[in-house]
Amino acid sequence: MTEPRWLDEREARLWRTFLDMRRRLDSAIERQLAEAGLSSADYGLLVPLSEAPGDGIRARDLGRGVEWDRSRLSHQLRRMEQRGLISRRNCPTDARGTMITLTAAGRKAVESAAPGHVEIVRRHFVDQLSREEQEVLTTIATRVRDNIAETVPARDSCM
Amino acid sequence: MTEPRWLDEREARLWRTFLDMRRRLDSAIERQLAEAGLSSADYGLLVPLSEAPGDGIRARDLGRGVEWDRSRLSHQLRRMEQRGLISRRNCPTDARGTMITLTAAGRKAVESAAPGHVEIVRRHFVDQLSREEQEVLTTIATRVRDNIAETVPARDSCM
DNA sequence: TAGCGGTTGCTGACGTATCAACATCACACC
DNA sequence: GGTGTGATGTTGATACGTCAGCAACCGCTA
Repeated sequence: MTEPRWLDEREARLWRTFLDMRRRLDSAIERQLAEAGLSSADYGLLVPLSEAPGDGIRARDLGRGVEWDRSRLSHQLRRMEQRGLISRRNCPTDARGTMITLTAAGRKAVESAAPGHVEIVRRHFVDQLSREEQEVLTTIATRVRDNIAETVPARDSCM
Repeated sequence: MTEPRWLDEREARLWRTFLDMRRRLDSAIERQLAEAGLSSADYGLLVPLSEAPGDGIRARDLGRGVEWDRSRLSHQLRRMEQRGLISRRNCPTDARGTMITLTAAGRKAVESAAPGHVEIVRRHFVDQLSREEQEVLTTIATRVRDNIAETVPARDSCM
């Protein structure tokens, strides 16, 4: 085993400011969503649900869309059902499945939260970056993401 | 209230790939730390503790260093104490305080995890970026972080 | 020295994330 | 038709993060 290549000061600063930016972005976003009584997890499900057809969407497909594993999804949906944001019913074509539908309250919640959410994302992120910086960051994020995706197995996939 | 400025396709792609990069980075890092039996939270405390003087560090100062609130810190320290990673004792100069020290097991854990950790950060992040991209990202992250910091109050501060 | 405001740390409650285990069902194959 | 394999969703256990509230304590001052 060779000596690890520790980060030099410049690299450490990159990593630390990156982590810090993330933390503060999360904090600002969660703070805003909390005003609508939602968490990031709620919002992440409500958005695709609000774009689903009227008769809802299968939990399986919802989970694939947001790349959550089944357990996480099931727990979250149970809590959201208890709060009246969504409703579950059996899937008519596959007895294993569960159909998820937005309730009126759920639709109202996501529609009331969305404008403030995009406003935060703009003010604290997108609009803080020049057009060039946006391009660079998209390039970086794509490369980093794809590199990890081909090296590290996804969390929920089995092989 | 004016119509919200939704993200166009290019902006949405930036935001989504950014979120995706973060998720996969987290996943890779947690996966690696788990090999040493540590979580990100553990590691985040073990590192500053390993740099503390021999008689330990006050929980207050540890919390300020990592910018955690007192409750989170207390819960995490309790769990880590139960696992034998750290030990607590009364602060000799201030009866309100608690001194935190790394145990031998704690030191061993962080030292065994650190090389693999920095390796992951390099392979999946730092070394994926050109020198120029690193500069741009540091600039971006600094700006975004500072902008949020002056707009949004920090989580633990009371005013 | 008694009281007051601020600090420090802990706890319980609740929401969330992950893992392992389980029950049920669909489907292909015999 | 029966069987095995994989898909789907749920649950319980455990760990983590946030919030509200508590208790002990410090420094200061009237």
